[in-house]
Amino acid sequence: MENLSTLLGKYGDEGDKLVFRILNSGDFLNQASDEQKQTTHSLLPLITEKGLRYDLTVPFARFVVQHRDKLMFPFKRYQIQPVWRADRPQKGRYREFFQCDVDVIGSNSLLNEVELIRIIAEVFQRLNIQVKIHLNNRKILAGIADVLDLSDRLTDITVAIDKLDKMGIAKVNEELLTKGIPAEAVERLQPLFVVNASHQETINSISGIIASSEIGMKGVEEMKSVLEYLSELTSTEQIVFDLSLARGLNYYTGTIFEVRAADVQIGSICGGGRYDNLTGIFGLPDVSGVGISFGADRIYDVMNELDVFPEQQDASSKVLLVNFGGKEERYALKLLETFRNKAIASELYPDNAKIGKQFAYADNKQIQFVIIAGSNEIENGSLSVKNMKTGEQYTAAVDECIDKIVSALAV
RNA sequence: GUGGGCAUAGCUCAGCUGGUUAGAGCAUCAGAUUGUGGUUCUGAGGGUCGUGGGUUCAAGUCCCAUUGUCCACCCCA
Repeated sequence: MENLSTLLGKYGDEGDKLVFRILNSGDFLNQASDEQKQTTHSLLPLITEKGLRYDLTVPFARFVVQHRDKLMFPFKRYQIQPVWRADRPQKGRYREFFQCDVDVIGSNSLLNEVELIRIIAEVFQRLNIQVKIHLNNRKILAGIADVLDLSDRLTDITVAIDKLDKMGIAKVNEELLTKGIPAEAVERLQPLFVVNASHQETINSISGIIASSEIGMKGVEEMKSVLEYLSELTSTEQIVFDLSLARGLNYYTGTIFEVRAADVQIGSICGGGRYDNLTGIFGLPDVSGVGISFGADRIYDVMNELDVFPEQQDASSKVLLVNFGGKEERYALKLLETFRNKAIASELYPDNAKIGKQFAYADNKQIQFVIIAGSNEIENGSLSVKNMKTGEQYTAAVDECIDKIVSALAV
């Protein structure tokens, strides 16, 4: 939970609407005048002053500012926690979901960007998910707006460009014109609309367009460096220099990232970027940070759809002791201790249920061994062991059975 | 925030232009098999048809409202 003052104004207009607000306690309506009660807009600030965290980055920036005396910069941290969006839920979109954040704050170096991209690549490689890592730079976008003198229309432009691969150049141009972008400006943007351009081609065409914008060219330089570093480290196949990538969050100022699964349509599964002024808002200026956030729930959805989860071992117990009740039950309880002391995850069926039911339970939970210690076994100090995978069953002395199970499980 | 769909057994769903006692599969339980699972067979339990109102001789079915849920747009993880 955060104060609304920390949350609002950082995520853009759209973002502010999606912040969950918490009603004040007490008789809050008492404070409001009749006039203020007339509209939601005027009443809202009076009755809510706290909200649920919308992401992990902004609260992190607040934390860094508050604890600046105790932190060593550059400061790195990861954080896995739920966040909330007051959105209409639908496929791949949740009101509450877990983000896994990685941030480095207090360093301007583009090496941090490179490291984060390496992390992204490795994470998804290990999870067996094919992804495209889209990169862009806010300074380039600022440069475009600069050059075209259309700062306020930047969103329309990027949204339109983003549809390039879906709709084709003609439709994109049409949309730009409908949105009121001057024909002359649209004309100047044409070099960007080359499908499947290489990184170098993209750099060349964007450089041509925004050569006169100082900030724009700075962005291009940054992108060049990042791409160069990356080419030293890894194949750049999954890296997309995507000029249409904009990201709605207001606080990004440099590199921006967005990761999409290649084979599943679910929106982005990881995103992030560089923020130069976020701590400044909370009173610590000139500290730049960069971070990314994995969307755990969406990644789970993707893995489910791709069916790349490891074979479910349902790794609960390895051994089930059948419960016969009475003194056999107490004998089994002691056996349970013995098994557990041998570090074999074991359980005793809690009720004296029918044997068939207890076997079915073991079968269902994929417990590999079922141990029968009934009156016969107790009498000769033996156990009957059934391997549920192979179906074979043997009766032997207690210690021998334990040894056999231990070695069977060790394989 | 805008637009649309759906709501029937524990789960997934069928139920025709309104018409008698609302069905199936899976799951559960019992039996075939009283110390042995996965397969099979037999049987049983389980529903205020989301909620409230309306139309009608008659509503799971039509109308209105409401709640929940899902989907698309927007935006994003």
